[in-house]
Amino acid sequence: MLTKMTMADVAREAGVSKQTVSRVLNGTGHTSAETAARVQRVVRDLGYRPSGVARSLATNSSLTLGLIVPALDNPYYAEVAQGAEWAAWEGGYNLFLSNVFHDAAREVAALESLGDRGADGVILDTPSLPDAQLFGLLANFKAAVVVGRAVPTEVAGSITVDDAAGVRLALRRLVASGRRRPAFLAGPERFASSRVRQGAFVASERARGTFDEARLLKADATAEASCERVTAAVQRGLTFDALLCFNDVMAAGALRALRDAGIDVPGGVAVVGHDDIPMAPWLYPPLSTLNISERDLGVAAVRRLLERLNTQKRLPELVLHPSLIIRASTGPLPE
Amino acid sequence: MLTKMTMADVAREAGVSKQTVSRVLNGTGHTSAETAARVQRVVRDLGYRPSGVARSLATNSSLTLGLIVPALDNPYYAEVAQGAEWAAWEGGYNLFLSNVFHDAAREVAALESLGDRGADGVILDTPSLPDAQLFGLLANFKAAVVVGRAVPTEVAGSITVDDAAGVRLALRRLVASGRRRPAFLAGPERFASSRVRQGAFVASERARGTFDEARLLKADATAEASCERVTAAVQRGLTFDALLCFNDVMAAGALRALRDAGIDVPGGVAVVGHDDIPMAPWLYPPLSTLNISERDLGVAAVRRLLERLNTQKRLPELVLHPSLIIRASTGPLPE
DNA sequence: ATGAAAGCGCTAACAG
DNA sequence: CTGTTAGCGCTTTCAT
Repeated sequence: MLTKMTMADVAREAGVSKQTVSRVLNGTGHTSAETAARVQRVVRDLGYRPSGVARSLATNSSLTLGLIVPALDNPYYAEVAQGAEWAAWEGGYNLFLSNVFHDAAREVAALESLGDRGADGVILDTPSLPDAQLFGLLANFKAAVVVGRAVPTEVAGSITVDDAAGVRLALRRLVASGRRRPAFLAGPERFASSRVRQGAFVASERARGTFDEARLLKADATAEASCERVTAAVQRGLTFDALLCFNDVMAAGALRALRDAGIDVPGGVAVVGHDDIPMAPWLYPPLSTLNISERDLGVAAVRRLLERLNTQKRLPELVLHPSLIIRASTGPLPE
Repeated sequence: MLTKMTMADVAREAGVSKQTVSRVLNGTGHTSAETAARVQRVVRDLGYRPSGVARSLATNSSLTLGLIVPALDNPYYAEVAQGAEWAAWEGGYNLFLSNVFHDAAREVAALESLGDRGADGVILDTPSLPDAQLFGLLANFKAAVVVGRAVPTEVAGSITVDDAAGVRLALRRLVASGRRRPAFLAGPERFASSRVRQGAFVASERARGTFDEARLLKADATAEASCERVTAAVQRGLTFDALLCFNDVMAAGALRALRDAGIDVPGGVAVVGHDDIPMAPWLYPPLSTLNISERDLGVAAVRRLLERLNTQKRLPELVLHPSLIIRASTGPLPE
């Protein structure tokens, strides 16, 4: 705090030039073992730390990565963040997180701020910006990776989840266990993944000739809203024997609504969520859910980013496939 | 991406000096309306953005704050982070989050990295470093705020939670509703707050003359471990009619254990958690819990930090008092 | 193996 | 009102 010391101070104290100090600290060039040792000692004694800001300015690199997520209170993104943080640390990079509250303006601000501060690369999870604007902003970084949207490999690496496949997987299982009237609880329209999942649901139902628009529900992506929506549906006499939810949080609300309505899960209705949030096994009944490993996603995103940063390799889009985790909220398969 | 443009480019294009461009961009000093307009236009046309790194080096300030949390997968910290992010944005600062996985080495690394990168201030939630080391690291910032530990006001602002008061509050309610044999499910010893809460529990029980060490349980801070621990306790014949848990995640595991053991909640055992995580109302039965507003905590931390940064004011330690949120997992009060 | 000079992109301190 | 001269703390030439 007191007097911020600089490399010059160290140099003077060690009786060498700044360059020599710099060499020793970075292990570049040759330095006599003796000089090196002396410098090291002075550095330690003085508790000197080089300024990352100055170094960034001089080298145009910062060993810093940014990760932008839409909402940290969603355990899904918290998990992704932890995976990314882990991989960044392993790669010798520092990762700074930025939460943008599903807000496009903040997304822009985060991207700009990260760029201005000299982040070498950025990972943007579930962008809400239109392609053109997004690509422009991404161009400020040496490398970027986008999660949740396919982008040209020239612009950024890209990792997506095959949501449609997940829905089909769940539906297949539900049908196999005898469910004939599945309902879908969608999230807000603005969530691309919700639209995709609903689309897959509708397509599957149409293909089986059992589509009924009445079994398409929609609510805000909160447990409260979902609880209310499902309660209303039940009261209006909607009959369904399975409920596929946009995510686990919504499924939690649905479970409560069904319980309060006296409908047994999975006896009367089988419920499937999405994301396998940490609480999913601890709901009642334990929630079956579609899932990709968020941690792995975070790790993969960072790996791809570092690859783009350090090599010229540009791996093709990575598509993750959800797996279905069976717990008590879906009944057993028939013999 | 291509040619990173500088202020000099803008200056040349606008036919003025760098300094004038700087003035216009920062609104410092006087500039003729005409010149200003021209510069603005060029800036926009060229899509120029000043380098935050260079600016930081020149001004020794970055309008950037850091927030270090021990674990983002804990919804508690995710909430704090959202509050902090919100307040930082309002104050015109950018906030970067760093997750350190409850690891002291990472905590040090995060602090150093944030300092090196020129963050103006830092908020450290639940430090795991010893005071001496912590204070040294904090001295690299213009201002700092520590959450969860009392520190001298010269070193940093400080916000703590009166955990003992929370425990007493819950216990009082439990006793009032007729519970006579409360148990406490503690987290790992290394969590200071767990030690404090257990201490308060023991003190209260001693004061009432009902203390029984057998009703002190301990488990890792996961739902799994808690579920196992409570199951084991029940099987060994431990009798208790209330269970106070270190946090909601542990309570979730406890609820499951009790249910599986055929013990009614709250009929047989009343359960109280801590933190009021978003899922607490959606567990079965909905979980009663002790809580301070994490969002408010995050906001308060940033406010205090900005106050320290921008004024000389050093507000005294802020002590938050948990309130008890009653849901179905604790029974009703008697008439 | 080491040092001196120049410059990264910006702002501060003076001129005028 | 505007331009010039110096740095911010580090790394990169290029000498020596």
